[in-house]
Amino acid sequence: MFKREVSCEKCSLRPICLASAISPEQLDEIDRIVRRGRSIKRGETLFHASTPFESVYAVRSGAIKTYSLAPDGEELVTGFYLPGEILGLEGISQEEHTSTAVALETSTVCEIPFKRFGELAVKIPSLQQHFFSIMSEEIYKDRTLHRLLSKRSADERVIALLLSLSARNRRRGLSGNEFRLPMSRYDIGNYLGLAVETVSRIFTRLNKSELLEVSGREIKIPCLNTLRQSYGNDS
Amino acid sequence: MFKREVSCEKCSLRPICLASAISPEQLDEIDRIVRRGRSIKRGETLFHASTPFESVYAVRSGAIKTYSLAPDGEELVTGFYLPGEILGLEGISQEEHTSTAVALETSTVCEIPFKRFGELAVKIPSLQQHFFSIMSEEIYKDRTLHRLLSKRSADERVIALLLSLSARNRRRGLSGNEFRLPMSRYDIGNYLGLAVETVSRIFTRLNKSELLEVSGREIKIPCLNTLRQSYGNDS
DNA sequence: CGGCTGATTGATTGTGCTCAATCAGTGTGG
DNA sequence: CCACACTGATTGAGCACAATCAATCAGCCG
Repeated sequence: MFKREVSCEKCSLRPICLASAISPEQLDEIDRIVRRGRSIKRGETLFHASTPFESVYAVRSGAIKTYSLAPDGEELVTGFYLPGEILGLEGISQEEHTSTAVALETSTVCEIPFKRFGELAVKIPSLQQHFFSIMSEEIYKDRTLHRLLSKRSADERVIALLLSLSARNRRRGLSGNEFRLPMSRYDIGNYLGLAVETVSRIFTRLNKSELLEVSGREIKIPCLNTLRQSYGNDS
Repeated sequence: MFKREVSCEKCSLRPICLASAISPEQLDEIDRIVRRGRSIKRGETLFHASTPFESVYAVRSGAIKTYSLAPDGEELVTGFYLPGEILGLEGISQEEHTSTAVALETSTVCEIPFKRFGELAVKIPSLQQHFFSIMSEEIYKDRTLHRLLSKRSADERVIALLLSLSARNRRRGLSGNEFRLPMSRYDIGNYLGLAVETVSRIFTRLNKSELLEVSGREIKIPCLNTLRQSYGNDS
């Protein structure tokens, strides 16, 4: 029961993934090093913290979360990764994975062996440049999260996450107004520095307002602009 | 009154800066593209947010802070950069600087024009690899900050910053037990998501305890291990 | 001296956490 | 098939940590 493996060239996610901005003749050089079609069931682990860093991964379908554990075992959800997004970048400098990645739902990923990728990137300057850009983007997003955690109220944090997920859905050609959250309330709270109860209360409050329709993990945003405007004012 | 310009080859910071792990014959290739010895006085700007991204910078002496402004003008201090550290990385993906960098004290920096750097990195694989590593390190540090802001108390945040500054001083061969804070209470609070008053109170409390001797910006840590242990318990 | 900025200290308030109970949904086993 | 257990989500009550508001203080410079 193997999943049909789709080359980068034919992959619908190419425009937003690693292989964007690469000329056709160089595409199959990438295609040769990428290991495709690995499938992970909900709850299964893609890589573990403290194991040797060998590869970064691109999400092909599904959703992945990464988390790290403090010495005392306290969990911190460090990111959610959707199709077309790259994870594992923070392991490069430490030469081992510094977070653990688990599937939030049944997912498939493409593995990019990092040593071979580096060898290819020196041959394809635009690929190197694009990878610099992907890493820079991750840093940039971290700055946004920094602001969210430092300056924004609990309501604003939740709304910002919803808007982010919405935008990322739209980027992949899906609805930005209606989607299903791949992660639990616990994960949301942990990621945003909030207690689960707080997240839950915010969802019920938003549901009572006109801003959002929430039912479990199903989200419906009647008007994106209204929601955007509510961010920064009171809920 | 020009400052003596020191090549990467002869720079005392080389082991911890961009040019570490580069072979001697390749060193002067880097030396040729780096623009050295730019001096910035306290309060002056190195680069502005929303200006075209051209270069990243290495701190040669002094200290730099970066900050970004929300649409409403609210400031967020996003980082402190000490000698040997690279700043400006988060601008690569946006093709413009997304933060503003100002000198906290009189500083000198080395400018690394990024286009030329990329051209060099494809010729020197170990340089490419090292730059991947530097960017990854930045992401990794952002994860640490994420945990700090999400999970740690005000006291722990301040202690963590002090320990970080201490470690970075030691890395450059300076004292990790006695140093001067280059940034104001305001900057510390802003960076750590705390009010100035809270930071001030924590310093006075730490001063009364045996953990720290604080006098204005002068810091003395009698015992690093004791301070490390206090992190995670009560203050 | 007076004015300014940065730091400190005090008093009060409020947001979001903790503790606790309940509920809904799902799967398990007798 | 239903009782039970288990997990995830929700709701409530009370509290605590850090923010806010406000005043004072120290150092510096014109």
